[in-house]
Amino acid sequence: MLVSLPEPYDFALSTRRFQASGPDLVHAFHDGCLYRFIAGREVRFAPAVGGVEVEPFDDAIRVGAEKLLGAQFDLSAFRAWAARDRVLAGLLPRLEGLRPPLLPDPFECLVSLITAQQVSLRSARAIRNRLVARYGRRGLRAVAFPSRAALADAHPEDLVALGFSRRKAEYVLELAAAPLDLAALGSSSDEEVRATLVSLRGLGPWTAEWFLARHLGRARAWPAGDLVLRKAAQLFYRMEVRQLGRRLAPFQNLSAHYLLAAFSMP
DNA sequence: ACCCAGGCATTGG
DNA sequence: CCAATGCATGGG
Repeated sequence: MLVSLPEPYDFALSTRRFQASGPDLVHAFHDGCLYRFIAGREVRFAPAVGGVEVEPFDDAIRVGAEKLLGAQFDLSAFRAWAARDRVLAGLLPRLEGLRPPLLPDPFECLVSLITAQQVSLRSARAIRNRLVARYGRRGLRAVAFPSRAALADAHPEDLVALGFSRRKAEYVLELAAAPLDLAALGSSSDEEVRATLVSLRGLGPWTAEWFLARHLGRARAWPAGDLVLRKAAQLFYRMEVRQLGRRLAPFQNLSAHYLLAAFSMP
């Protein structure tokens, strides 16, 4: 089934993130296609004319696939707005067709963010891959990120053995066991989502903001605490990151993705 | 053997 | 209330 995406759309550019810090067991690439689990099934994403061919396909997969492809973003509105910003206008030609991908699974998103706190993305990726290899379900090409239930019987020491700090191991297992409906956060306001997440141990402002940006795709999400975003703000705008965030309203999220993509461009 | 890397909770003043 | 500290791995 074809998921239609307006032109311009560059599949390789948009999915580059998943390969940036080394191989990712959750996102497998083969013959120009991306494979990952959605709603319990391994799905193939093949770039096609007018969008992306998604197989297999059903209603549950449609929701996750559209998330993964960032279909909810209104890129033409963003481009029209960004054309009036000197800096973004200069960066856009190199990033033509970039449609930032979202992570369709909230638990996966949060755990991935916990692994990425403070350490380099390469370290984070290595540790996360070990978690996935140990507790995930293996498919033909990709591995499903472990469900909360799959971690129910794990002990902190088990995760420490995979390279987690003792603290992070506790955060992940506490989150897995928390009496909290992560899917329900989708119908909460940005501020409610922040308050809920930050009330859990191990989830701070940076994590909550990236969750808003990378899972919920909220337009105004702006991870001001992010080390690389701070560097990008300074490099491209000579501005402090929070001040820049106010200037980039109401497109903070897309702006952040584009600035980071430009910052880490070859 | 260092030092830094897309934070956070805890502790001590 | 703010500053200092520990955390564990991968790469330079």
